[in-house]
Amino acid sequence: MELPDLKDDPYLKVLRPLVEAYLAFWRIDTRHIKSLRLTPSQFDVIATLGDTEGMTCSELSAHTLVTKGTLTGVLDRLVSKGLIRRDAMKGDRRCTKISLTTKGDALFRKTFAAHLAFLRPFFERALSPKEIDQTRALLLRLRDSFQQ
Amino acid sequence: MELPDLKDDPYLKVLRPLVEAYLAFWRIDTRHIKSLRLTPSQFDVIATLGDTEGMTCSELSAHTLVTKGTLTGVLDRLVSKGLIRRDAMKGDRRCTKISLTTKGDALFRKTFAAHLAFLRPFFERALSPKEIDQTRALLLRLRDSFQQ
DNA sequence: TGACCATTGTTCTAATGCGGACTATTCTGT
DNA sequence: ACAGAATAGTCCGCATTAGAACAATGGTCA
Repeated sequence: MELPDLKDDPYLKVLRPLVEAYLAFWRIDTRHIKSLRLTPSQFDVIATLGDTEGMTCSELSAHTLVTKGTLTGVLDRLVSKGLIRRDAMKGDRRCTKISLTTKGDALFRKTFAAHLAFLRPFFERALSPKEIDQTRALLLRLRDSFQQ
Repeated sequence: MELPDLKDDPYLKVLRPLVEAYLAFWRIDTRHIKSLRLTPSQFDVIATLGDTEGMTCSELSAHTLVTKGTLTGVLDRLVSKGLIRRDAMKGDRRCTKISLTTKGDALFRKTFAAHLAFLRPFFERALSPKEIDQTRALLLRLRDSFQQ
């Protein structure tokens, strides 16, 4: 992403910090996920599927950051790892029901909470509880503006 | 990226807004860049190279979000579009000097300011000048925590 | 019922993206 | 000077990524 240095502009000077904060987070997040032998997309799918009865590809795509077209390949690799299962959906032969296998569920239970516990200190170190609330509110306003 | 909903946890509840705010920004940013017939990486390189005498691949990689290995391909495509040039570096035969061609510089001048002007209102609409400063400070603290 | 439209999952293409291996070159310490 | 370490750019394998096109299926309305 382009990172013009625009200290002058009172509005754009939050652009760089937004990108840098997200990327710093992303790198830590991804590094930890890779230590689990998963890619970020694969972890995303596992985490989304956890504690559910399964969902269709469309639902999965909507609840994760994985595009419909990309999802096919991600699911292929998760099936070959034995972590998820594709079943026919009764009532609508267009749909496929994606759900965790026993092995996938075990992985979810083992890694999901651990991953969050891993991330927690990074936030805790940076911000006080009051600042967390502030940051959350400000970020949501930014998000809404860009989603207008 | 996984987006666990953790309203309970006082610290992690900023995770989702951070990801969502960045992604909302990213989608708008990317959409506008694509209307210029460039990919985000290509725009990143052009914007970084603008108003400079050129730089080596390593420097480019450090100043952009493009990895060294990826850069080769990105530069190849920019060369074939006639936007950049690869020249031998005198003094160190390992290095290559990457710089904008006349055509590349023209594109930079035409699109860079326009792109920033396009993004500006999204920030301006969301936050007051005082809030911009707050957000910037909070985001930088988060960034530093994750970079530690 | 039947034409028409929407949805579902897959496939395809172009371009990243990362990490590691590799060659060529330069630097460093002795 | 010379072996070894470090650096520069390229190339490769694997996995995305967006978006468009596609066939199969389901829903709608005259």
